[in-house]
Amino acid sequence: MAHSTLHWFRKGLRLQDNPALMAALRDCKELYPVFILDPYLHNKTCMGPNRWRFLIGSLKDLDLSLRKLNSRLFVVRGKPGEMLRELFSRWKITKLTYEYDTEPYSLSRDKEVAAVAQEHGVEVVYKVSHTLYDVDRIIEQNNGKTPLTYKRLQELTRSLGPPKKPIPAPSVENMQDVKTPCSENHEGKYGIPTLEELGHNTASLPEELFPGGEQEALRRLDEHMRRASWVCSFEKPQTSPNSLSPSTTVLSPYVTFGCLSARTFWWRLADVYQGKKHSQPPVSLHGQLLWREFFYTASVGVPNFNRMEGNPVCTQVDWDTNSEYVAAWREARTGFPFIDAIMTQLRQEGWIHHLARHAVACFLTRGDLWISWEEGQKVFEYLLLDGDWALNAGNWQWLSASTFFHQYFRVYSPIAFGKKTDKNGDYIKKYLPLLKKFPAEFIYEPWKAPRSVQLAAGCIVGKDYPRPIVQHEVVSKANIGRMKAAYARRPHDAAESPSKSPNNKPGAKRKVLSVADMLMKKQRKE
DNA sequence: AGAGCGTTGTATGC
DNA sequence: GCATACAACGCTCT
Repeated sequence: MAHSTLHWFRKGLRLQDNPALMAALRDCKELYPVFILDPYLHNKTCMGPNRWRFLIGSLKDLDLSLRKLNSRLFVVRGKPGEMLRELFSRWKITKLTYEYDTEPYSLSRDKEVAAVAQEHGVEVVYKVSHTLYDVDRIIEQNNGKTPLTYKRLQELTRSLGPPKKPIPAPSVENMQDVKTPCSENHEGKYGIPTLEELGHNTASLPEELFPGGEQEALRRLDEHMRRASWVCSFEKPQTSPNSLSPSTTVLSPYVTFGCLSARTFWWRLADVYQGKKHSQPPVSLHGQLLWREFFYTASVGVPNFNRMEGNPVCTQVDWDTNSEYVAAWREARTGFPFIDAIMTQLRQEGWIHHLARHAVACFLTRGDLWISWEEGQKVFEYLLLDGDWALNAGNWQWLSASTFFHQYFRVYSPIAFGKKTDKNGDYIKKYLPLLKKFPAEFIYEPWKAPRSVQLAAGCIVGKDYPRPIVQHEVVSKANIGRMKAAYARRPHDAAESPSKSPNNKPGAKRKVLSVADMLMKKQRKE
């Protein structure tokens, strides 16, 4: 039977390595490629102008590629459940295809849509292609438990074998018997959105450094994969957080939106590695993709992964509430030039280096301001082009030493850390031109400059540029103490030692469930 | 129980 | 540039 198929793009905004799209083309006479602007996801609160612009670019590119196949993209505005119900009837859809998405909201949304599909007799086909592996399989492989260390994840993925090879984009031949009815007068109705549509002011928008879309992603991938020796010697901790142009690939936004398949990235790297000596996980580029897999897996296995409360693996910390601190951090006016420069780059460009994220995240949370990582998470989600639900939540937990990482006494200095890779403070001068006349000696701590130096630099601290919001040496010490106390309050493993346990059979190995294990078991059942 | 390890700390000494 | 002290965490394996 020939289907009328609706392929629903959500993430996975690409034609290459898109198994659900290929499944859509099978036994298909009419194809409707659809993207839904979901007010829950695509709204002014979660999605800053830069990210919105990236999405628009990606949709334009997708539409262009589909048109080359005599098809097009239909952009639909509204709640997915309601909109699909309408479209199933209007277009007499018999099959729905999409890429599997593990985010809690997506899972509940897709469950609702599956019910609507069933009502309309629409067959549903979905494929895993956003991650290297089916992360549910990784958890299964670990006896149903979430791997909480990278080492463990590495062992599990090793035992699963290499990720699947990517599949090619559909060709004109694949589309031979497939038609997308474009004649209807729906050019306007289903058009690509504009920035104005979401109410963003386009006049104030900075230059677009990282345009969205699969074509740009593949171009960028090619550009970096040509640098074979750079790829082979890549070690993440050795790359600079404050170089004037990115020291890493900036492929993350493309992977986030699925313009680039993680598996395509993985196998292109494997090609470059082939026969050469190369760096290894966790620091290698393959290692970076495995970090992504690590946090995706944790986000699926850990309930309430984007929150502290109700999150069984997250240390419960008595974070302060201080909206002025949050605002100063977000708006790049902490008085620490390194921190403020990073936050300025983030606001302008939508991307900052991973170690720069470490510096500002540590500063906001356990290092200096003692603000909940959830506050930082919100700001990053809004500003980052590569804002990804799982990675954002996972990394904020890491940096705040709430989960995964526990050496809370290792605190980044907002003064010393940046100096390692940028002694002159050129990065600071680029993003905070106000400070560009300060001599290198004072660029990381302008409040220490004598008044004469400040006058000569044309920038008075406390008037033109803020005084430091906190005394780092003082608060960081105190915060280590608060962290120590928070750790001391952590619930311990099932109180009694095995030998004292009443139902312990001597000699038999009894599994000691941690409180976290038990909480997770309980919550997964629901 | 204890050792070894953990992608990416800082300050100080040589 | 490299080693070391700092004061010290949880997880994993033995």
